[in-house]
Amino acid sequence: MESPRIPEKPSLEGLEARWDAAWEAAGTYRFDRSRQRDQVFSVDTPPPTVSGSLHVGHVFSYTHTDTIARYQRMAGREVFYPMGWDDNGLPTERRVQNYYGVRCDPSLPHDPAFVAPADAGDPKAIKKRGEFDISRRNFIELCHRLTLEDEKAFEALWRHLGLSVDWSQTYATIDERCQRVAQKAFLRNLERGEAYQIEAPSLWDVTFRTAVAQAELEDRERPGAYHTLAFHLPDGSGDIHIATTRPELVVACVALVAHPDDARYQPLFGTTVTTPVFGVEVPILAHHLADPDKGTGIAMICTFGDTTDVTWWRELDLPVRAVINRQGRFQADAPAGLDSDASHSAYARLAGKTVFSAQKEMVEILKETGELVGEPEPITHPVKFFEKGDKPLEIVTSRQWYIRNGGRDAELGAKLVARGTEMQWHPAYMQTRFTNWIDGLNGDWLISRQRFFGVPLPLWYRLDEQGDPEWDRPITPAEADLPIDPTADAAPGFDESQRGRPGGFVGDPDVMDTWATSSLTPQIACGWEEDDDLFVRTYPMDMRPQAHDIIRTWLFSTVVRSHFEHDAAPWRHAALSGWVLDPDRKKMSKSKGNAVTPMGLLEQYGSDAVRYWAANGRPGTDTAFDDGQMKVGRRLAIKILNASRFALGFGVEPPLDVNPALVTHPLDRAMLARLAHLVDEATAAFDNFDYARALERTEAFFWNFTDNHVELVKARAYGLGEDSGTDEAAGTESARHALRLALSTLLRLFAPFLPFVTEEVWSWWQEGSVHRAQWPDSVELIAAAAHGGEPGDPEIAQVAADALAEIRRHKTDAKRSVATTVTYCLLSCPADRIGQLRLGIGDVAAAARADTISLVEGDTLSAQVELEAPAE
RNA sequence: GGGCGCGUAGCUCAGAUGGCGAGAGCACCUCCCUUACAAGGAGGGGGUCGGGGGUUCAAGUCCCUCCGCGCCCA
Repeated sequence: MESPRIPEKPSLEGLEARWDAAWEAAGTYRFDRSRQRDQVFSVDTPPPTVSGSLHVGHVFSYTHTDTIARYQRMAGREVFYPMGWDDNGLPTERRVQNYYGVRCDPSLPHDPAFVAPADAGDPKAIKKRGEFDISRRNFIELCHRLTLEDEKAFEALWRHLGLSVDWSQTYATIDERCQRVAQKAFLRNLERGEAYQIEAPSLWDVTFRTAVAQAELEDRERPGAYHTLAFHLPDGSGDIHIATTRPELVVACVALVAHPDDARYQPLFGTTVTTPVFGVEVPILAHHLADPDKGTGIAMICTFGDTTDVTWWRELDLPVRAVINRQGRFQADAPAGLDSDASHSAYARLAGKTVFSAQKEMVEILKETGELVGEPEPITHPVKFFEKGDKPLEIVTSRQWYIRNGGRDAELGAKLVARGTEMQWHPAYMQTRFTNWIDGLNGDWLISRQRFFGVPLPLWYRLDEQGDPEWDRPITPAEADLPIDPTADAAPGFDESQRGRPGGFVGDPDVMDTWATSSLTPQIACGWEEDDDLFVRTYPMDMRPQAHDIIRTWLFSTVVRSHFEHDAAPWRHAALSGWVLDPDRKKMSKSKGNAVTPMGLLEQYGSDAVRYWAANGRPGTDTAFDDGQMKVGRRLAIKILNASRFALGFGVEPPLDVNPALVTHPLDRAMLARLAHLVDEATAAFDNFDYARALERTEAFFWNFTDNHVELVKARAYGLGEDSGTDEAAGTESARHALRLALSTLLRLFAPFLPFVTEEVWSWWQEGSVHRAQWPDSVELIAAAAHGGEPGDPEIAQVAADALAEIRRHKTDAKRSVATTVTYCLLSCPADRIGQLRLGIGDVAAAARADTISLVEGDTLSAQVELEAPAE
């Protein structure tokens, strides 16, 4: 062992860069794939969206995972801890559009000579020149190019934070391997009937011009107005008034509906009315989803105004009279069912208009005809949005691909719910959200997206003699040929020249939703069908860490894929982290402008300090951003440096060994007995994924250790006895060895939280990395605390600390320094503790600066103290 | 409207299976340069544990109800 190398003035500065490089060079976190499955702990790390930016919320939750990974590694498991990048999908497209000032136009041919705009990243220059269109392939090239740069920045941040990721195990959700896995898994779903396509009304974002899935919806409160419209009874005997927030859709009305129990409308069920302006005859029907308390209690069903319309349309078997196209505008031609000239001229006033303008126009028309009753009544109501969109969703009928998810099949739903019971949830109540989500599903999972930067659906369609696609018989590639791009690669058995020709083929133009790839992260990370050796050692994975808001998307969809492909739950544990809230209790996010840049924090407080703050956030609990806690963390890290310098500072004679047999003093043994208990608590907490509790207990012990134990044994450790007799020397050795043993233990307990400072101190006196050191064992500490067949007694430490505090209080009350010499001290102590106090009284006296202390029995622990006269 | 979570010192939060006088950190006040540490140390003040009711010898801790907050879903 080398001689100790303890700096005179230890510091936290620069530890991140130094140790990151050292760990990389030593391969400290490299996965050892010789280990068997039961010795492995595999982590299904969330791939962050690289086109966004990392914020403190990421630092928060990734730190939680890292503490657990580090614990598992020290506890003897070989940790498989890869990192992925999610560069697939809409966020990247948007970022590329803005960064380069380009738009994708799939109709343009590929330009092999295309170079990225020189003014990329310069918003002013781009605004001046304006955006221009490029081909899909050129666009995708830019996506790859930019995400590569983003990935580098992300990795640098993660390394600075000290994530113990194996950086040789990375993937990107758009890379070739991920595309192959995503396409293969889809083809397997298709083969087994778990994936299907259908032409049906689906939620449509008019800005991005793509279908979206139920899981991507969010409700937003928006102002609107109830417009009361007059529908006419066919015999001219009167009107029926309905209230609607979407008067522009009256042209798409196919029926009126009221609740079956609603006495007001029961007589009308089965009769018809004619619509205002357009004079179309529609039936009045009954359905339980009609709300008698809403508006006038009777609603118009349009194709399609919202998801309830879709339900009514399907369950009541109504015709389609669609008017809104994929651009979110009223289509050019009037829908079927309009037969009068007046109705056609009214429709002509709407054609081509956006929904917003059409509504204004329609209100005008209704006013002109006198069929708008009263004034519109302003209200606020929830409107469905695509979570990434900023215009209300419309419902458009289109051909889309779906994967079954239990939304239309109760039996499948129940099986997926049961998968949830095959894993442990941390915290446990999160499982309820999973179950509730499945129970609330009302449709299968729509996976096709009419976008560009994503994994293509690996399908072609034959064209018949008229040039129309034969949707029912998609052509699929051989698995060995994956990944493929059906818009660039010719279908098997066809020649590229036959693309788009009658009798030839056409490629499916759609890509899969991002979640269709990221639902396969366990398969991707573990090398499914690509690296069988790795797969058997890592899958199903041990842990899926993620935020609770994506239980409905990422967690659920991953369970679906694993259920179908492997008939298994994808993990043993799901660990849900909370959010970081700003001081106003709002979720921190970049879009709200309240997010803090992580790198600045890491540099200001140090990575260990920021990790300390993060690790204080309980599993699943939202936590306020608090730089005060980072200051506390920094103080803790500095304290560790200084306390270590003290504990290791007596070893003028190398090596600095730890010999438990030399720990003989009752106070030292008491401390070790308490330490053994701490180890048990921290271990149990970590085994239960409760890193925060492990940290809290360790920290509390540590401060007590420095404030009390170190102060008590200081004189003895220095060897400042009156004489240097045998007992004195043994006491000194006992103190020193106990301090080293405690330090060694505490450094290991802190290592998952404060990887840099613990590694720094470890390197002063130990070989190898603390992060590969063995997790402390309470049995060893209990043995070390015992002496002559007697176990260590924790109470001795407590009563000694209490006694010292009692004497210190007198000094503080007298406004004297703690270093003031005590000339006389009479300690009274309850009878049941006096024996224990006697065993540590020598150290109490030394720490109190008292030559002698007289001990007597008393009711409470209290002291009579005389101090030396103050120097004038 | 339904589900989940939460309301404990000025602030951020701990308080498993109910039990000796309700805790920590930050902030605040007083004091102290003490040979690991002044980016420190020693002490101190501060709480009707959201309101009400109930079970119990005993309830922040269990049950009911009400109020408020957050999230998810209708």
